[in-house]
Amino acid sequence: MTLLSSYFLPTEREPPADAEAISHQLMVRAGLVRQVGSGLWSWLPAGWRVHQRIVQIVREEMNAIGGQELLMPVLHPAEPWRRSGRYGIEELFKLKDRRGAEMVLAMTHEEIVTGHVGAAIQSYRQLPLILYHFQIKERDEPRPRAGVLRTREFIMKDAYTFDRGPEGLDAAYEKHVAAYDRICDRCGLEWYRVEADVGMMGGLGAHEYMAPCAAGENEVALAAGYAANVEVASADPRPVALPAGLDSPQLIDTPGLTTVEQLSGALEVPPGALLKAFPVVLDDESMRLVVIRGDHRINEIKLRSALGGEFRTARREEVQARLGPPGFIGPVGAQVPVLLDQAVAPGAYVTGSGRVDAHLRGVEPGRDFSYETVDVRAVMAGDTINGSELRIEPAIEIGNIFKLGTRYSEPLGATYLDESGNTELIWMGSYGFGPARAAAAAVEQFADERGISWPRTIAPFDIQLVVLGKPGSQERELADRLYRELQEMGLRTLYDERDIGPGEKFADAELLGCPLRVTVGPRSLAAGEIEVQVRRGRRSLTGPVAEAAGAVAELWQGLP
RNA sequence: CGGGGAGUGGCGCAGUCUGGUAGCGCACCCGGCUGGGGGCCGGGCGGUCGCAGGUUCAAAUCCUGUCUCCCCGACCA
Repeated sequence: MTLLSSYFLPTEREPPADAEAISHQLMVRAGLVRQVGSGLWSWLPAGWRVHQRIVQIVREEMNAIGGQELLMPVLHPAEPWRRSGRYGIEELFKLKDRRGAEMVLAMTHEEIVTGHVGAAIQSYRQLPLILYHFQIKERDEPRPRAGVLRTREFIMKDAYTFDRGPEGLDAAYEKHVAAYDRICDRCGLEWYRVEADVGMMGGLGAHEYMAPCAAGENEVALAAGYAANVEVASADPRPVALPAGLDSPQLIDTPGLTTVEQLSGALEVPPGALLKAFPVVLDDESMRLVVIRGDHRINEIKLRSALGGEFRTARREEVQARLGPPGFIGPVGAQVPVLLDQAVAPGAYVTGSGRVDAHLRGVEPGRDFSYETVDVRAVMAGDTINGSELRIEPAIEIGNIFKLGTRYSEPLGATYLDESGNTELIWMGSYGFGPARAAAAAVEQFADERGISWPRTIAPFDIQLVVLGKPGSQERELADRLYRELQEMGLRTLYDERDIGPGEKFADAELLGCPLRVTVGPRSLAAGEIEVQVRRGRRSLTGPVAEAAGAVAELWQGLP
């Protein structure tokens, strides 16, 4: 029995003052979640139903590809984390037990699951394996935000695959691609599978599942047949009209002009006809000069992978000592290796000269300086890929899949014996999915000015049955009967039989966002009809009372 | 970590500058009316003003310290 009069669904007329994101506002207002602390949230009954429905979809699809569900603890000894080299991560919560033993609160479970598999697996005959669980993750986020979108504690489905080698890993990865595609579809979300950064730990390949929405913290670059996180995206630049070439670079006076805007204005050339030079210093203190088009920006993640490691921007005195006055440096005559972005087409450019208050024009890469080509610029809207224009959208990362290779099996010693009796490392993959983020993404994507509009597959209830009429009235009698019939047909029904005004009931129903609202009131009763509102689009329908339950069930089946 | 803002009843807020013992709307409780879009009338309950210390005859208000939360950025393997 789910009677709204006794259901813990504390709705609010106004959003919390500090809520910005739509999903944050609506999930609180609709009574789905409540905040406990920064980045810490309780799921109230209706919200938890949504979460559980998403979990069940994920579980079914994981089982369908041969996944085996288990459960590992949140609290770990520090030791395996030291062995894997992850103990130093700042986001990792660390604590001590009463005996002073160092412990961690897990942010994922590679160390533990690899330990179990390494201990239990001896032979190639025991591989491959897919293990997964739903478990709380703890992360000491520098900045939790936007309600349930970025929290310090959250439930994640994390799966781990164990294979004999790279081919096995590829196959396991492909299974997860298929499973994740189905999960996102079944959750009723708009989503993209995008190429992703493999991150600091290296890795052999990664994709992220992104749900586009305004509150998203990530940006995805999209074109026909292309989808990538902007962190790794690559595209053809908009061409730029370059001035005619010169026989050799010509020095020009540019007193006090140090920015692209100033130069471009003063010289009457487009910003893209300039080259910007960024001096960076690598871990070994050696310097590189990164050169990109004047209208472009550096993508630090792409630059990091191009450099093959960490870097920092050069300090003023380093620039002064090795390249010339800051604001006027350029690649011509530079005494450090030049990395030229691939978006710089052949032609004559304006660059720094290495002298105060002067630039060079007519500079041609190759002729006037030598370089190594790199791809380090941030893509921008209007770039193209195979002629198709690129657009950039904000999105929430709801899942990620990652080829780990031997990143964990090696330090943790997870090996097996192959057919020839040789000891080999197990090849692993890891695959995360966040039900809370999927729920928030659904709220973001389908909400309207009245509230939430859940996809049918993850709504807290299928039907919100609203009765308008006092206890004991005919309307009540009919609604009571309809409630039983809907339940008998397997429809999850929330029955609003509270003794309050119709406006409040309708407002609450539209706020909570179940796919269908069925109304029984004196008006419809007199006409021998019941009234149904489809939440998505707020379309209203009526039908005869007699076959109401069956008709509603059929209507529900056809909803998104 | 840098910048900005906020803690006053369940929620949203005023009061703080200029010190005088806390108020509004909604919600909640009781009674009545109403009954298809958060309705109306009457009567009520509820707050050590984040916490600690200080100044003062007197502190939500002034001073010091501290905790918490939010937003932007950095960060988020």
